[in-house]
Amino acid sequence: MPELPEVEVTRRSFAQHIRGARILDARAGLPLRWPLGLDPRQLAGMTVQDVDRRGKYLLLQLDQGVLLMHLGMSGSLSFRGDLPPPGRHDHFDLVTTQGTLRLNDPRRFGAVVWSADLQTDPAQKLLASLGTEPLGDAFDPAAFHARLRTRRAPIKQVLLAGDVVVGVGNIYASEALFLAGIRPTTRADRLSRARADRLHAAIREVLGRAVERGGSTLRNFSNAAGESGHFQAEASVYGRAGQPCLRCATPLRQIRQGQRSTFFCPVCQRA
DNA sequence: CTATGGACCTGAATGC
DNA sequence: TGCATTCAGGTCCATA
Repeated sequence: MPELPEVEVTRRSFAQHIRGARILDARAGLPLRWPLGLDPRQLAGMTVQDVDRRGKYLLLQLDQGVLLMHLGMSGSLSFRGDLPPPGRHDHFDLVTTQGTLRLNDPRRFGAVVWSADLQTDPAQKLLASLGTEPLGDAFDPAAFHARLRTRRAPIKQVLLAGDVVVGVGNIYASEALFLAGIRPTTRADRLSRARADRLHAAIREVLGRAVERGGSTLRNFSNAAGESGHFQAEASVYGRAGQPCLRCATPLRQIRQGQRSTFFCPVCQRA
């Protein structure tokens, strides 16, 4: 479900509602990717000051530390006043004076981690090697190209790795490369400055548009208020193997890169 | 240091 | 119908 646009859309859907809330209680279900780092009950009494995002992490800024949340592959958040009892895949509840934030995550690749201080804690490691924010001012074509020139792996895998630029997941990587006219298997260090520029623009375009549209919905993405997004109808190549390219009608191809599916047009993305 | 494959976990879809 | 296999939007870790 969640690449950067889905995480950002989720953030926007509940940030203003939870801001300023006092935590009344918290409850953890089955283990997630990492331990919470404290007894959930100890969160009671803390205040949620703001909700930020770094890459695909949400950062709930508390008056005592920060709560990092990651949605993994299958996670989603809901925020509402009255909540039914936790279901089979509800693995974290944050009960506040303004509503309850609930993480549902069937595969449990997601995480909720409390850190007293991101500067010094072990949790800092999670954010330490993240790349540039693609929608921010710091995402600069020249610097992007310079970073790509140090990598010999296929460009698709470099995008997914997240240490050059964050937030580009498996769907949007294929979409951005299609938009830029770049073959996903091309070595990152072989991209000219001009082609790196096109990719830079394509990444911003694809992610920015998805945020505006409310996140993708290849399966069932919905924000924390339960509203679903519309990106599915807009995928140009992802999930369309064998179907005609929207630009040239050539049948789209699907390949495997690092055990992930990649989709591209063999004509529009020649190199 | 970089690159690659395996690991984590559940559920849906597909194949025989 | 039943059972096995494959695949799924992420990313850390061990190994080469």
